[in-house]
Amino acid sequence: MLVERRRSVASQATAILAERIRTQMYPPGARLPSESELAVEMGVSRASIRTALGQLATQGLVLRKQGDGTYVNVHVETVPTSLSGLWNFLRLIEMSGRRPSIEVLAQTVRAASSLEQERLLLPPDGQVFCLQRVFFADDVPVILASNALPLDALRVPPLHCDGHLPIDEFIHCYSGAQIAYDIFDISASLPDVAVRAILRLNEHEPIIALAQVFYDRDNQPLLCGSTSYNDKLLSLRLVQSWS
Amino acid sequence: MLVERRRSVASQATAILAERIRTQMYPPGARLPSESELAVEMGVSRASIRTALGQLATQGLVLRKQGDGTYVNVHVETVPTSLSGLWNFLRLIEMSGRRPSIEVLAQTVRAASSLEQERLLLPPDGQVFCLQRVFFADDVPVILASNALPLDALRVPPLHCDGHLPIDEFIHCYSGAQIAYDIFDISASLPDVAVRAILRLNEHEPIIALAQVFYDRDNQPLLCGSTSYNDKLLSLRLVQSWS
DNA sequence: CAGTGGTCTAGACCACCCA
DNA sequence: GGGTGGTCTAGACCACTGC
Repeated sequence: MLVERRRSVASQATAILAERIRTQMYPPGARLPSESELAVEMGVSRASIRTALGQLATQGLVLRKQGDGTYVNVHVETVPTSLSGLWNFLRLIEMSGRRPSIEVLAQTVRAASSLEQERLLLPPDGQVFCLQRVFFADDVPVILASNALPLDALRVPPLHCDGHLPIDEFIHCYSGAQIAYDIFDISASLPDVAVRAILRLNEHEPIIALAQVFYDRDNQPLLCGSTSYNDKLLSLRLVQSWS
Repeated sequence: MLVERRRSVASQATAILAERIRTQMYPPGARLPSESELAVEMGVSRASIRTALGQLATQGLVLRKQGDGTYVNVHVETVPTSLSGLWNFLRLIEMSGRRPSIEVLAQTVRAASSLEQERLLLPPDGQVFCLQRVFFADDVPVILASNALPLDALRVPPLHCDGHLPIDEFIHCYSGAQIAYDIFDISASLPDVAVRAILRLNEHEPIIALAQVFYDRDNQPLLCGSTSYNDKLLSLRLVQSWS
């Protein structure tokens, strides 16, 4: 392995192994080379390989069996997502086998709603930059996402970044901050008439509503959002690995 | 630290540190001792302490800042759950500050439905042991869970285990198997009249439906289930940590 | 029995933060 | 500069699996 600077050896090994699984150099169900062999092949320590395999196991791509070996999960092709990929809606749509696209409905600066004030810890006169987008799968609307950033956290003028970035890069682009964690509620809701129109839903058709807040390492809220997710058209399927 | 056999040093350290956070020996927002100090105090290597802190960080209990220190997440008291705690409904209810209880509605052996046949890879005449339970929070029904195990996977006669065990121990008790991973769909649904009666819901009141399958290390399905989750009474709040 | 993954250690160096 | 977490190594031993 040609070791680059700037990226850890372990994460480079993760990327290489994930690529080999994706291209079916290691097909579903296959046993990977042993940790020692991979370590020698890539010219790194076994600990680094173990870190990489651990990440792949967390994502559900491989299964490790003590005394036996490490195997590619046979369900890798049925496109569940791990929790860490939840917020990348474009990739989610792409993985479902459809063509993703985005339409930006609105980019506005406005007074924060009381809910946003509470979630972003803003004063009563606080302002937010609000971005409202629709995600399409093969030109059918499947997700409506509405995000609000505190206006005084912006380091670039609003409207400068495009809306195609995943949430972590989006936040980093606008405010220079990094996400440490997020907290979100999942609920079932009957959308109001405006949302129904955008997502082309019938009355009494329930959808998933996600309400999320992203925080930085100092527990400061960076962004809050509300997402309407049409689970009938884009299944919300997660994979979870057990220790 | 008195090192026991049978449990890894790292997981014991995790338990000790989690307990210190729970009892507020390390209160919300506080900085933990450095990794080296903890290693010396517990008489283990720094690597083991790092493994433990990594687990706590994944669960969202602590935040680690390079060049600074490790801090207790100020949101530990607002009871979000990490994905790994999702299936422990009793604990979920307990963490919300209410008294959890369980009622077993039915324990039956019956022919597998076509959906169960598909999900459990059973032949057309396959049979399942089915357990249907309701979870209460302060005597109010909040979750209806229906689980099916392949009958021929049972190593003990049906009805021998009680229904209070978390899912992994439940499966282990009945079939001796261990969960390697699970795949589940989250959807919004309008429950039918039977579910509405059990969860005391009005018509047109949507709830979260979870459809899950648990697998072992050989990709064999161990158990499948359908869960109706009243998110209006028990919020489904997850915490996710980033890298 | 040989080989695998699981655990643990001791030590080194780096990047980063703050005083 | 001194201390912190982040990364990486080399080596050791254990627990488990399959033959």
